[in-house]
Amino acid sequence: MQETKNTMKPQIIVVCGPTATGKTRLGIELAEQLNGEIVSADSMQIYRRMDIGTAKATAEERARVPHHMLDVAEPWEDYSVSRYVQEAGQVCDMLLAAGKTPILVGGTGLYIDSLLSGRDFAERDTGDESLRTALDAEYDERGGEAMLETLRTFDPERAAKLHPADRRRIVRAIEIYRLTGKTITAHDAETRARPPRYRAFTAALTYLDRADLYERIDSRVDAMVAEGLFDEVEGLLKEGLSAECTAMQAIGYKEAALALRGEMSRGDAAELIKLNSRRYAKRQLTWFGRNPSAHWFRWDRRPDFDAAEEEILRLLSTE
RNA sequence: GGGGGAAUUCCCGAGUGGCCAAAGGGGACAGACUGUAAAUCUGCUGGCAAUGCCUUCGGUGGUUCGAAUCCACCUUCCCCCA
Repeated sequence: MQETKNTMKPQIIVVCGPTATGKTRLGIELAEQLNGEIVSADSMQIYRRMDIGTAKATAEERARVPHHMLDVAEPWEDYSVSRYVQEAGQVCDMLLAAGKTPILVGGTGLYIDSLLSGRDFAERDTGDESLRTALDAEYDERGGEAMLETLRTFDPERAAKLHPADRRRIVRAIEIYRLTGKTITAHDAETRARPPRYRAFTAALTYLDRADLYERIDSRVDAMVAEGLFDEVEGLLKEGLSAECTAMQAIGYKEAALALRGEMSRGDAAELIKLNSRRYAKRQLTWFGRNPSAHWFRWDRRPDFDAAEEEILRLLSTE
């Protein structure tokens, strides 16, 4: 009896939610309470030298608790979910083996879900982009409707779900089939059927009033600019980082680059960063809102970390 | 003081007598998401007892079977001449 109960205990604590809701701080405090270490789940904090714009944990914060999955790639590398699952999975296994609690902290929903579920991704030779390039060109030539028609011939189920304008997913679906001979639908079903890799307790953070969240985002962007966001981006551009790099798609970076290239004023760039961050936060809310087992903490005007922490510890003890 | 132009639905902005609740874009809102995910994609946006009705295009009053569209006056803003 006691045995069963123990195995049901969550192995991993997740702290997720939209940007600027206090995930970093709550994660660190929980780690200190639970003999844990932080495993970042953020697709942009992965990159080295992208600190200010990604609101990466500071040196002081990292000194309090060990942080993993930060600064693990160069900004010109094309990181991916697949690589994240592999690397972060190793870290989590290592921590669990050492008797530590992995505290998964971040806003990249796909990364979190993929890691927890143990999702494995269809093969793809990362060194060879020729097929994808060809499919992309074909999409340009024939259009989305025609590409969907092609997809329909071997994976009608997937084709029915995709919109003709959704080039990325159409191209990927065809790519997977050409590469593996298996449809993405079949692959999907297989990986979904597997039990999750980790048992997790998920805390999701946001503000009770969306306006407060947006206000918080705006002032954080102002703070980033004051801390030297433009200098940080200028440094990356000097390294030769191009606009095509995944890292340069990060909010804050792409807009700052526009200003640095003289395509808009810094003031306008800052406003655009705020706008894009707010829209991003909305998408994050949609993503995390889909998780029925998440425990939501909605800050009333301002975060109450102590109360949240207390509540989480209480919930953990009864789970 | 004189002359010219403009006022449109949350914003920008089309629309010049009926096919207009009003193009398009933005924002907001909602959603999707299986190797680019801070990415990418979709839907929706006057109200309602809603295959129809009501209110809306600066204001008031006209012309007309019918006006966001034409006329008059008023208000505000912009430009030019003085």
